[in-house]
Amino acid sequence: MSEIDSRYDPTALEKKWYQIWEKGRYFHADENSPRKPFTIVIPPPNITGILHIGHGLNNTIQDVIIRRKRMQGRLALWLPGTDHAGIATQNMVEREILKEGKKKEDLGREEFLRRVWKWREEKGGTIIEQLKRLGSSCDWERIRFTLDEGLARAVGAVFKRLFDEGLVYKGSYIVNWCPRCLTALAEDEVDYKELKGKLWHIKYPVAGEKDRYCIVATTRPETMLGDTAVAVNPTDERYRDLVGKEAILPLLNRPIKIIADEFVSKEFGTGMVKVTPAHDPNDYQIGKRHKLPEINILHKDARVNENGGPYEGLDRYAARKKVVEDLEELGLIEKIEDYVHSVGHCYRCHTAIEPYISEQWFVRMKELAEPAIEAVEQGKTRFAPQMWENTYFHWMRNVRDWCISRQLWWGHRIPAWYCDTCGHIMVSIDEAPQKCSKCGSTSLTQDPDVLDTWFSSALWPFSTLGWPEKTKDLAVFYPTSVLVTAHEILFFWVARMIMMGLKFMGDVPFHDVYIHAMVFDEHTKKKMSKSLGNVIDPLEMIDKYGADALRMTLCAYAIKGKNLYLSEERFVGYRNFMNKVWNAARFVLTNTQDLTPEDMAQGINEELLTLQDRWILSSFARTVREADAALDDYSFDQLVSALYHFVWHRYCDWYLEFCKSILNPGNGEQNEKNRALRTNTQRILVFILEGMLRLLHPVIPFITEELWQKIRERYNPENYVGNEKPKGAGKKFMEILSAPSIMIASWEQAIGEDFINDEAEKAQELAREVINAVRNIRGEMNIPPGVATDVSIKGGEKGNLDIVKANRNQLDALLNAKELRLGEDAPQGAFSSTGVVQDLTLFVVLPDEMREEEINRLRKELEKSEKELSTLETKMKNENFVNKAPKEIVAKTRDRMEQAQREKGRINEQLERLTIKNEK
RNA sequence: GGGCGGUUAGCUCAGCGGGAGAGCAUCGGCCUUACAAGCCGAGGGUCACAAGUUCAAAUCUUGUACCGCCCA
Repeated sequence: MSEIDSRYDPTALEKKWYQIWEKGRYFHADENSPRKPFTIVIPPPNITGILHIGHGLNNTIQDVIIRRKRMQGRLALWLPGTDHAGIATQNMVEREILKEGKKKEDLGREEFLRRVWKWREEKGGTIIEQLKRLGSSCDWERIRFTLDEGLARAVGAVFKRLFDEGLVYKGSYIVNWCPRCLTALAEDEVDYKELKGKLWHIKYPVAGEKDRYCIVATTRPETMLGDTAVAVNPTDERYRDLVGKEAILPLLNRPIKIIADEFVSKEFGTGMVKVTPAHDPNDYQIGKRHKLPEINILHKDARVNENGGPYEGLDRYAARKKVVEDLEELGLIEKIEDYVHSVGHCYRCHTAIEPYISEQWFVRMKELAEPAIEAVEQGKTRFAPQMWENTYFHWMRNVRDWCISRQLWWGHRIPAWYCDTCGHIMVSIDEAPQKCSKCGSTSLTQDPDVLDTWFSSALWPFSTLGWPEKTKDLAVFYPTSVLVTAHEILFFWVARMIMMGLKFMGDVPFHDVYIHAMVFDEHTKKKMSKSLGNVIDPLEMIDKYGADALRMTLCAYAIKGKNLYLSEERFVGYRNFMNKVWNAARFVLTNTQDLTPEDMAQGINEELLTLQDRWILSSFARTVREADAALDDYSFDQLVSALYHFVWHRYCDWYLEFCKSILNPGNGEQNEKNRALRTNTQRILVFILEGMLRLLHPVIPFITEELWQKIRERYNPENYVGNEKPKGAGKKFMEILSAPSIMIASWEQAIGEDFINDEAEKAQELAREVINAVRNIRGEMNIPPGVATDVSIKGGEKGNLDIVKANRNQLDALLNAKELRLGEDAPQGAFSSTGVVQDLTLFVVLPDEMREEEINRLRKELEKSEKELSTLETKMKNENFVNKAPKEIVAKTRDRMEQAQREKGRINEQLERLTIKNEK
């Protein structure tokens, strides 16, 4: 076997293994396989996107889940793809052609779209390459794109059926309008920013009442040009007499109604608000309730239109300035305050959005939402963590119709044609209609708009599997098993997929939804964003620390809360962990070079097991159980914590350290029994290393594959030349290693649950406490590790001394004692420091001048012990506790109390001895 | 305004009725031939506050304060 470097260097290995995996088609799920399917569809990243840390988290989790299921023998499909991201992509290309001094209109729709596709071919695959660097085991042979031909057919079919059933309609509505992109935006495409602005208090004269005014406050004075009412709260005594009267809108001198509406807050400003139904979403609702006229005062590019009278042609901000000036001149500005308010901006071009009434296409949601609510109520789809169900229900029960049209070119074109003669609307998906089905006119025009990108994403779980065709994929892989996403798109995506899945497939699109946290910056407590410059670039982390370290860090911090705080320092710890794993494997492999496949095939010789062996085997089996439980519960933080703790603090810190004495017995006897013991220990080292690698593999796939292959190189069943049939753990071990890659090796362990051994764990716990107590004394007394000391251990009413005696080898290996006496007092005349473990007293012989320090140390110990004892005694004196608490608890408490009493007694004894001698 | 969460060690978080935990950071000692990306040891907390339920509360209930997110 080749030499192994003492440091783990991930870069070359990651590249090598990913290529081998892809070439071996290990990612591919064969729909003709008889195995039980397990499916995840990827939340398709945006083709304009680059991998950010949120993607890193999201895809790591999916990969962990899918890799484990694959190892468990399921037909595991992780279906990848990308999203065409209407506005984002269109803007990207618009910016590109702007460099050539052109606008998209100069190119024309067809040519522009050609450019977008070209851009997509050239640059739209970046994020896919980045997902591969992360180690994602997606079935790339099935990759889909929300705008590809198959998905377009699905989108068309859905639109047509919803239209035919009256669930898609065209109507006028107030939408978020980007005056630069000239399109409606969905709620989630609007970024709200806190901005410093002004609050202008304007006086509207009351009609027919001299010197009486309605004082209204607004942050957008220019919108007054579209005011059609003034409103007060119906319970507001101050203005009761005004309701029903009219105010005169200044500048335009238009009479407007004074109305009462509950929406108005009595506390805001003067308690009177201006109502602009065409330019404010709340006012729009008020307007509907009171049947107010809607006066649109803006062109699509936010210049004032003909309804703005003298302000026509001015941009909204110029109009604002002019309106304020004119009002001031008329003495109608009561006051101007500084005001911080939240202003919506286009998430792509950052222009302030304008609420705007326009003709749009909508999906009627209520009817679709009802079954989707029911499905979650009945547990057909479950959310983890469950608290998200509340959020889901709350939104779904108050759902509003969904505006699906976008005034863009890049996207699924709405398959609707208008008759130029009679205005009749026809929807056709196969080909353009030739004539109007109502009046027969042949003059038809297709709707220029495209559909919201989310409309196509809502179909993702079935459109990617071939719907509307009845494909084998669809039959095998739908419904999918779990969807992994962040809560920010719970409504925009998850809820809509559930609705569409139920509507078109008659079943939920996924059984589980795992909602993970969103990544925030640990130092600024802010969401990571480029503009704040606080992003952690996952690719940079991969370059610096390796993909495995990145993945494990993300899993470790993948708590189920809403925010996940992360900083670069976090990655270092897991990079170190990789090195630990690497070196543990290096140690085991170099110390087992004489261990043959035939040795391994024999399995474990139970008769030769030491306490440490039984303990590490038990501990491993328990860790497997914990890891499985954590994975089943989507508790990736607990998964990592269990694995980390086992590998580092049990296998490495204790077991490997202990094994050194058996592997290299030094001057010890080289007899047959020692050789057999050594072989058995070597086997256990390898069994656990191998099992541990598979257990770690879903989280850290690269390093585990590299190391596993080194084991396989040596113990591949093909190398087995023995005559005896492999047995026990050895048999399983051989079977496991028959897989060509750890990726598709069995999840099942050679060291199974039958190795769990409470007694061994308890005994090891005692041994560990004894060793810790001695180390503690040596540490506290500053005895350099190189200096060996005499150690004596005595006591043991409960047979604890017997346990210690039986495991003398461990103490020899780990205590660095010059002489270890068991069952004896410290040598007469020598000064020694004392430790107490349960009913055992430990003596560590020390130079006499440390007497003072020892007294102080013991006093501290005594104080601790007394404190503990008093708490326990109080408890036991409480009759209510003794009578009412469960028997086991009372017994346990009594045990602990007695133990504390013994400990206290022993410490006292030693203290007295020392102080008396001191006084002499 | 409505809803949902949170408040535990310096930081990030587990624990969710019976002994206050982890990782990182801090301090002390070690180049002990797997690993200094390491080893050994130590310090650090009225579990936000108040009341209640209970033999027993970080854990359950109610209220208060502060923080966050979503919806209006």
